[in-house]
Amino acid sequence: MPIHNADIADIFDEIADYLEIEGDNPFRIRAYRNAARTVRGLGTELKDMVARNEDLTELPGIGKELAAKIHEILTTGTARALTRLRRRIPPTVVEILKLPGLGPKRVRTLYHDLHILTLDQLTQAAQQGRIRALAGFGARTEQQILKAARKHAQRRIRFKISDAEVYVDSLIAYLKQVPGVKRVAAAGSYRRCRDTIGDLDILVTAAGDSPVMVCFAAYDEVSAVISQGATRASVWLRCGLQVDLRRVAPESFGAALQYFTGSRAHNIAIRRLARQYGLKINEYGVFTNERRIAGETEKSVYQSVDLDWISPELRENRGEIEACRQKRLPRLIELADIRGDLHMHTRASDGHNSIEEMALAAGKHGFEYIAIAEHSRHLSVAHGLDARRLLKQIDEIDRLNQQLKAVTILKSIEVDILEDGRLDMPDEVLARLDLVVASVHSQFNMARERQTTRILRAMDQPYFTILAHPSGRLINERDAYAVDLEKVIRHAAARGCFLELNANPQRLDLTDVYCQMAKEQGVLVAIDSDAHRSDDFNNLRFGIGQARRGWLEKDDVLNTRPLAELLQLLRRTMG
DNA sequence: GCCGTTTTCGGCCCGACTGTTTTCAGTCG
Repeated sequence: MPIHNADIADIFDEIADYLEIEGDNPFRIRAYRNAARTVRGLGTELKDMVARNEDLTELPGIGKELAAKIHEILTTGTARALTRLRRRIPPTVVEILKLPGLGPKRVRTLYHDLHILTLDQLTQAAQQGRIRALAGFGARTEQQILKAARKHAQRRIRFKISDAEVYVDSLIAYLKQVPGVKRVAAAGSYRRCRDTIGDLDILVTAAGDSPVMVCFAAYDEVSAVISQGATRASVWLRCGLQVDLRRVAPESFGAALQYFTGSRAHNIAIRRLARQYGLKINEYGVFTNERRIAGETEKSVYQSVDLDWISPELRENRGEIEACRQKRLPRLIELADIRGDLHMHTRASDGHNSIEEMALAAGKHGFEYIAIAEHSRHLSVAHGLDARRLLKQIDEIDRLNQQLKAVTILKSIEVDILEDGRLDMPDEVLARLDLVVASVHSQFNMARERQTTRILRAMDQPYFTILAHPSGRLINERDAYAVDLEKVIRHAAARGCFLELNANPQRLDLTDVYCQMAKEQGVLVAIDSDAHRSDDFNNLRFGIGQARRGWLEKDDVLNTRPLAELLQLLRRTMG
């Protein structure tokens, strides 16, 4: 069984969980957590690095010991250290650690004093009132544990960024009209444009007598108040989203925004840097001894450690600090750089508008060109086109291009990649198109090797321009199929074709790390809406967010090119 | 367990809130 980075990271995290319960050295525990984070964020598979004989101790947070453990996991599938720990403490105990409000100390007490091994036993003990008798526990803690256990049973999933946006916008609008409130800003992973949001961090500045904390707790979408103080409050919204509100002084706004935007890894790196300058950075500002020297703006915080302001999307400690130091931060792509959209559907397959309606809507978005890319016959549920219907559509587009002047309609298709890597349309028909978008819509469960080979074969077909939604994931619904995307990207570089970043917020596929890899390999990325109705062009902004997280600049993106240049690039992939 | 122009030992980010405490530990982000 191939071991992926996520598997290794999970093992390190699990070891850290056990060590916490055992009360091990906290810095040793942190070392495992740091390593897990490093491994999870790597763009390259560790097994490939090992195969290439690369030195794993070069990776941040990976020393001799952990490098050896990675080797062990890659060879045996597990770590003896973990097996030993599992023998000492039942794995179900670790599950209890995941409950909010229960940290290692309490879990250990529950385990030792009440012999609680499982969530069920925990719930039972709480119901029987046995927990309140423990030292350091009380009746309220017992109730909270009961609540947390019930909530855990329902298991909340992360919110797609597009879903979170709805709740964020209305909450911010509400907070802005609270008397005395001056500034309101969303921070956290939302501001960093992550594809999904775990919980939401909001910052406010307000006049001294502003009732903002009280009003926040009284917001009518709030289902429960978790905690509430003078400067910090946490609530659950009815939709299941947890929101943390922080109130900060105006002179600390930048420092707080920087702090709560994260990521955690980025902040740790920035603070470590600050220590080298003899400075202390916290959410209130930048301090030398007790004196504040910066913090009103984010820019001032970064300046205090000789850095330029870094875009939130880059703040993942994936090289942005080093790049900033060397004055080679990317000039990130913006929505206005997009000149057209190369993947959309009409009523001919499973879309809701006509070609003309899509073209007119595209004109309103300021696009120079669009490509109509219907499904092919194999995807019968979407009423996919066969050769005859596609040829008819080609004629229709020719006619429309005579009439419409503002937007050029390109002829394309989203052709299915068949099980053996052939495309679901004869070459002589594909040859008549401006570009060919191809994608996998079947056989998601193929083994990784086979799936990868299938896609590489498809890319080698004479007419192949863009690989659409390369991993096939549907956020919160369907995992990505097993595929070696690193290989796919290298193959795209060699073949001279392109990869799509599908901007549909349910897909956001390619993900950030692979966008960055594509850029490094010189593979242009097409940021497309995959619109099924004309409103869907609005989704492009989510794709831009993801592209920015992947360090993409205007020149790294195919559809920022003017039409003439685009056509030249497309022609090279066709025949 | 990692790391190092302060380098092989001794640090490692740090403040707010809660509950159970009478001065603070545990948890969280």
